[in-house]
Amino acid sequence: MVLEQLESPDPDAFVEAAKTAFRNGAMLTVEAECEVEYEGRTSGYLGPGERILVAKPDGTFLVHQPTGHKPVNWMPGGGSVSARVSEGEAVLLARRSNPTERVEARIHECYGLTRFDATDGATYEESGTEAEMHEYIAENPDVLEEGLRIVEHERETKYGFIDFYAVDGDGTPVVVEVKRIQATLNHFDQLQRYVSLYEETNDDVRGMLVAPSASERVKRALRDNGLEFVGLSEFGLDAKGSTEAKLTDF
Amino acid sequence: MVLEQLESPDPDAFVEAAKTAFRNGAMLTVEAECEVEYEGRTSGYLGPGERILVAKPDGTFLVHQPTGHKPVNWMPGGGSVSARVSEGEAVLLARRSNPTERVEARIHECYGLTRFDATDGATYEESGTEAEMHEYIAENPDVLEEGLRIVEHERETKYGFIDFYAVDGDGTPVVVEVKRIQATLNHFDQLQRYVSLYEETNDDVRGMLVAPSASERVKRALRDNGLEFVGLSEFGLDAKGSTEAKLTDF
DNA sequence: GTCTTTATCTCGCAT
DNA sequence: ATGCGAGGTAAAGAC
Repeated sequence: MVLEQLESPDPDAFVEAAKTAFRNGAMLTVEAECEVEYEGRTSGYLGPGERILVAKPDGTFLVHQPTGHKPVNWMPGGGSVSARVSEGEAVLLARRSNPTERVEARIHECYGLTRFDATDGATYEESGTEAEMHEYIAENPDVLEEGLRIVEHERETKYGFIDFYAVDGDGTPVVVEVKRIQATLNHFDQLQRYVSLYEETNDDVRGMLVAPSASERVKRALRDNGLEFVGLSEFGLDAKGSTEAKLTDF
Repeated sequence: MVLEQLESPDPDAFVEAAKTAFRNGAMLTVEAECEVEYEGRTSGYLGPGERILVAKPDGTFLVHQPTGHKPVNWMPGGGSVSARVSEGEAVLLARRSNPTERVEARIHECYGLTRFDATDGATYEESGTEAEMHEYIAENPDVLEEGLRIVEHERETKYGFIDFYAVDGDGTPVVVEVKRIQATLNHFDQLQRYVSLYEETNDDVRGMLVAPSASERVKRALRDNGLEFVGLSEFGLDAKGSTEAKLTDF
């Protein structure tokens, strides 16, 4: 770990500190009054204002205004960030190719700069994801319907991937689409796409959208198209087999 | 503008500076070795490592590792961030309701802290967006097809919004879905949903997906379902009327 | 590389 | 508030 803080560096000091950060693979944080230009998939301009700029060793570049979760301008990792003095001002430039794009921050006044050579080997561990919901269903297909048997998980078709391909107690094939969050019209669309495909070759196919909830419009769309909704909101893997799944078939 | 930098503050100094930042509506940036816990829509844990933490006056909270565009943990604005000392360590806690969730960063060692009372009245101005593509098409419907006439823009239906409702030279209705980026299967789905709806009441309806490009799978899906693809990659408003649109109908 | 899908998506806009 | 769709979506996984 190395940390260096500068207060109100002049453009030359700014660029020197920034270059040191890039050379050493350190993270750079800047508090400044600046203008920002973006040129790439679209183009845009952000007028003068006070912001925080962050540059990471992988080429990530972020411009954060005082509010909002998302950076107002950014560059994903994969490219590179450079610093220079231009017309008496410090300038940070982030670039990448594929797609070719650039973000340039022209720094009118820098209030603070921090160089932080950070080491972080930890990876984030998460639970409650859609992947876990899939596992839970694969191991407890009865929570969707008594007698349902999973035939295949993540089956590829010519129109995309089906979450589960199953067969019900009567031997009728069932296409299952699973969502961790409230179902939207786009999720209905996906299921409808897969079911239409199977209907080309198979007379009897059921389509099942599994999600914790769905808006009325989505439920109507499902109903109108002969598809089913199954409410499944709990899928704790720790309660394997004992969990009472909420079933709201209609 | 007010800026204060602290180097290696102890937990008490950390909390005092953080509280000053929250009270004054300032942005807070911290370089530290910490652990992070998230509890909310999912739950997760990030083990010890060196990161940058950012807290904004609107309740936004970000945890940035040395790589990657996205924060490894975060809280969107709308809630609040607080600081306290717990078991001899500084702790930052971001909370919100609807949905109820919390991110807690337990700071084992703080290397640097910056309080930045920033003023930023600028808003980002962007061009090349889908809205501009819509304007361009509304003013130049011929780039989609000779003789096409736009009847309605953003028409609401019981299954969602149609980008354009138009009529071709023969008087046949055309449902048009416009995408600024390469068309995906979900975009095909959307168009298919709208067209199916119109087919309930109308025998002859055409469906047209307008985008700069589309994968073969998407083109096949369109073809198999009697829908059309129109390639439109340039839509500069400055070249009104003179632009040669690339047409790749099939 | 390209394609497909998820996401603690966020955000804006409309009802 | 909820619902719906866009996004410079980014990131992951498969091929």
